Amino acid sequence: MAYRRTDRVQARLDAQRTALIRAASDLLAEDGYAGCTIGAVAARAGVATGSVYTHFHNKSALAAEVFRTIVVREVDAVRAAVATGSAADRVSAVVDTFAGRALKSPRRAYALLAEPVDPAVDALRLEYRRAYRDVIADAIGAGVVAGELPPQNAAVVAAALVGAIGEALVGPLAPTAADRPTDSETVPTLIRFALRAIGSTDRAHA
Amino acid sequence: MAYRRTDRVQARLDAQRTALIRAASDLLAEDGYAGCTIGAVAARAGVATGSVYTHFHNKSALAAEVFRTIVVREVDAVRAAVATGSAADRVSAVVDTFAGRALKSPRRAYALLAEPVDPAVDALRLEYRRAYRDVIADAIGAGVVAGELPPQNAAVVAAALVGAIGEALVGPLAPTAADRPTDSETVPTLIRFALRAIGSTDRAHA
DNA sequence: GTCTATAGAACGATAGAC
DNA sequence: GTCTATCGTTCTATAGAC
Repeated sequence: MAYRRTDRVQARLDAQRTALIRAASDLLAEDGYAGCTIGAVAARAGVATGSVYTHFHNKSALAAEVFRTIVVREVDAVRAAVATGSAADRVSAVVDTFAGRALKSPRRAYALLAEPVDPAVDALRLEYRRAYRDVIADAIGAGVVAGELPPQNAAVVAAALVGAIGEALVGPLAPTAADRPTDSETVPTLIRFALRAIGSTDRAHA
Repeated sequence: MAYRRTDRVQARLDAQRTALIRAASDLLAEDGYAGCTIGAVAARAGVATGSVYTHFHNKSALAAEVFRTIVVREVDAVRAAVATGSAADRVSAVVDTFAGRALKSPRRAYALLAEPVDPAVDALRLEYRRAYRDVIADAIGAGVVAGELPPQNAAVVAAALVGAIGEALVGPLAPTAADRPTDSETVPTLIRFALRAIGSTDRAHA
């Protein structure tokens, strides 16, 4: 037995991997995927550039892993926010949570949502948009059953809302100032949009 | 003067370029960008693979040019459909035209809308979604001015509608049957969604 | 004769099969 | 994990335009 990976070594490798993802996540908040070069990520994590390839096959795999790590948290946050209340409450909470979190780290949100990057990231975007859709579809379906909302195809409407929220935020999040309308009314507008779209008559949110 | 590119030669080159884009567009309808290999495009256009590089720097440039060529037509079709009528008419026409055309060539529409491909194509997606947004924002703005719609931020709402339509169609267009709900109610659902979302009270479309 | 465009093979990289 | 098929890209020889 020439070399056995001890717990101690394994722990250091795990820590290194975590540090790399953390470093990439930080860079994402500063310059988006454009700033996430392998060299920059390695430097910030305090490891050699070549060591990155111990943990990730290539840049694409790193980009995908960072995306997944962050977006899983985001989906969970939205899932938690949507857990209770009337259908109107729950759908407003989705918009508010998603948009609020995005606007707190606009460059990162833009990177996750829209920045042209890599087909692997595109594929994950499709995957996680389905996850958001399912969360919203639940809320709408429950609202229909409870009689708070008119009958409707919850899956289609939920998908439409996911697209609506995402696309409406692309402008305000855009890294180039020219595309950014600096619109403080975006979130309220989106909430009104969403509630109307699902046929909510709940006046508490108007 | 040893060799000067004559009109005759230029015409043949132009025809070849057109044939390549046409071939790629056809392949897009069959297998999406996955089927658009340089070799396949060249073969269908009846030219050698190497000759593709006379017209396009690389595969990415070809993919982008094909995208642009098709989507310009699509935007024009939507622009024409949205030209007249009440705000409700115009917004329903957008949904109907966009979705109707997409569903006639689902594989191609999926390729243009969502297939993970290449950052260059992603960038064009962003660009043309803005074009759609502006077309819709016009209709909404006019509706507000005419008093047919409640006051609202037309740009944000239009962007949301673009995202909603696109995302709601990703499912029905998906090339993998498992993701496809075969939902004949998608378009009517989307029209209702859009009209409610903009606050239309026009009952002609309900 | 000189220059260009084309065909087709060659090369290096990558991904999928086994 | 290795092997193979395939893809994007480049290179070279030929055919054709001037």
